Amino acid sequence: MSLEYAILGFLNQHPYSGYDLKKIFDATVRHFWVADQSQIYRTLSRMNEKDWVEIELIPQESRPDRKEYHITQAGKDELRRWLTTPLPPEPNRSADMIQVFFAGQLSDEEALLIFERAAGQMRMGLAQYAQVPRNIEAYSDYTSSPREFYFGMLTLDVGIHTLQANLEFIEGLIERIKNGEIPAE
Amino acid sequence: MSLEYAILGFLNQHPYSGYDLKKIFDATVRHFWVADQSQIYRTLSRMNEKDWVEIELIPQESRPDRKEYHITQAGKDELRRWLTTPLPPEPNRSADMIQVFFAGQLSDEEALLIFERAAGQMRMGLAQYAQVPRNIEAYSDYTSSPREFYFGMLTLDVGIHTLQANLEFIEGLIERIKNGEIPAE
DNA sequence: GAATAATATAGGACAAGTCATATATATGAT
DNA sequence: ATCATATATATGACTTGTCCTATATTATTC
Repeated sequence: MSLEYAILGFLNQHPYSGYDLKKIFDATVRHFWVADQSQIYRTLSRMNEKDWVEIELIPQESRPDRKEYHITQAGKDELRRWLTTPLPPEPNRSADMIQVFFAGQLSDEEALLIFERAAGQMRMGLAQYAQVPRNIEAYSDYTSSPREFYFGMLTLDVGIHTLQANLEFIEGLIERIKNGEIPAE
Repeated sequence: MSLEYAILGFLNQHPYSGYDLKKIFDATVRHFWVADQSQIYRTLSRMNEKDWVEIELIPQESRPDRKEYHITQAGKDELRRWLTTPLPPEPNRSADMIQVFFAGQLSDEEALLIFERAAGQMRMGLAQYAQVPRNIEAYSDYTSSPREFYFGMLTLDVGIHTLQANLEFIEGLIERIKNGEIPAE
């Protein structure tokens, strides 16, 4: 379960509540990991059972008590072990590619629409990437050192780089369809 | 459920059994969609309940009877509708990027190991891509026209293109680490 | 002769993740 | 005055997908 390790990574910088973590995930890593609120809470309590974290209960008036999760030594060891262990190659799953694969069952005009929409979504994606650094910075003052910040930024660079490569590819394809370079049947 | 539409895409070319489909998926689209055998069977029976497919039972001696699934008109309509409908942007999920994001918590040497391993996996991925066309061709004589073959090949091109872009990025990063260009803390 | 692969379908148990909702209060906006 | 938003945690129901196993026979390989 990668989510556990992402959480450990953040808790290794600073103790947080589930509520904090949800905001941090959204602000810093949502370009490669979207974490559901209820799943964060469930995962935290599982991690507590495994003694990777300890709960510090912070009573509050007029609000539910905060549960601050602190990483334990066992948690630190686990994180370190995971970070230095190769991941099994992740099988890709892309519904977009299913549409591409069967786009030959459509007319050139219909296929063009698909790809122009895809290109549009990619351009929107690039625009969204441009907003992430700001968010990371908003948290970076207490979540990470310059070194950690550097690697955080890398994930953005990879994402942008990949998207850009894909976009160029799709743009080339759109040209080829417009020029009638695709087999008619 | 994208799997349903991938199956419809194949059944729109030719009737197949669940067993056939598993082999076809592995040979043609596993670079962007890995389909589990038991899930294919369960999905097929769900599709039958929705009347997107019809079962032709082909009795066999010495082997379990074949259930050949034929696409219905309703199935064809559904497929066409789905192919021409924009997909909601898929949230990415990359455990690899989690490792990158927190690689700053490791030493340069440990981080280097991670990225060199990643580069190795990418080179293996590129080598595997080189094998897919052969498989697609093995099925293409009865599964697809030149036009459909063309779009099938596109999914390969996209995959190779993307992997190559990532690999170059990682190779650049490895150089930067080796040159000590990363903040020490 | 024995083990394995191929043909063919299917179910149980489980893991991971999503969606909606419940609870409780305070503050700021319209 | 009402509505939305922020703070904070948690559960039920569900979907998608994985892993393992069962069943049954034939053909091939060691």
